Amino acid sequence: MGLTKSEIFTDEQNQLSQLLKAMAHPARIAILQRILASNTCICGDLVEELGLAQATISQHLKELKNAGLIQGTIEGVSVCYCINPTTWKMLENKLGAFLGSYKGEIPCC
Amino acid sequence: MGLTKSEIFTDEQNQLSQLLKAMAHPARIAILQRILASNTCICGDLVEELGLAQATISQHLKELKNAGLIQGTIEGVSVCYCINPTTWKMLENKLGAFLGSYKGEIPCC
DNA sequence: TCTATCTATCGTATTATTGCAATTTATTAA
DNA sequence: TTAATAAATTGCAATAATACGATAGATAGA
Repeated sequence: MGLTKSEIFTDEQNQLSQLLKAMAHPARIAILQRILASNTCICGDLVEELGLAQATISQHLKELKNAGLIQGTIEGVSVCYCINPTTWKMLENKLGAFLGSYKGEIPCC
Repeated sequence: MGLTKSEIFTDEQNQLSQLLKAMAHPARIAILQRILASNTCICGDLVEELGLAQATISQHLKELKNAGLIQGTIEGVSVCYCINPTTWKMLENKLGAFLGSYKGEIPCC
């Protein structure tokens, strides 16, 4: 049917997968890296730096914003984006706990 | 178009986004959690425990395997899956570095 | 106000993903 | 060899995601 059955999973599973999905695109990784690299926020520089159309960049930014990973404020005629600290740290913790829970004991296969 | 332009991104960006995409589904999170929880590997138990059809579970397992996150060996009539240590630790490192590179300085917006 | 500039949104074409029934493949036991 | 069980694959329908041109909205400066 093409529709994820969210109702059979826990809130935590749905939340984590949603955050991962928001990051699971090379353009959005690139956008986040760009924001992380420059202490100062950026905006439409992305359109020039990445090789994607303005509409496409705007769409990716919207997804990152909807997921809560970034936030943006209007600054004159352009928009300034930066990391949303709350969601970012929450993801860092949850993902760290998830990935770190593998203790690599005796590989069984 | 509907086709991700992988060629304009770095190998690292493509690799990371691909691993994230493999995890970016609640069923696949649940499968990984299940594997992490039981030291001993599992197999078709997932079909009973998650509320998804056998074909669907098999498909999710295939995606996790293709991404290199898990590995499976035939064990009698069933198949035993477990974490692939190499990819898992690599992801843990890369993702940790990525998420940890946010120093939360002065929020600019 | 008018214009230039930057973003967001809309519409659309193409491709990918999700989920399942049905079938095929592989292995064990009789 | 045959039957039973488990998993993978195939085929299909429905939905989501990707990308972009065109357009609309918002803000600053003339």
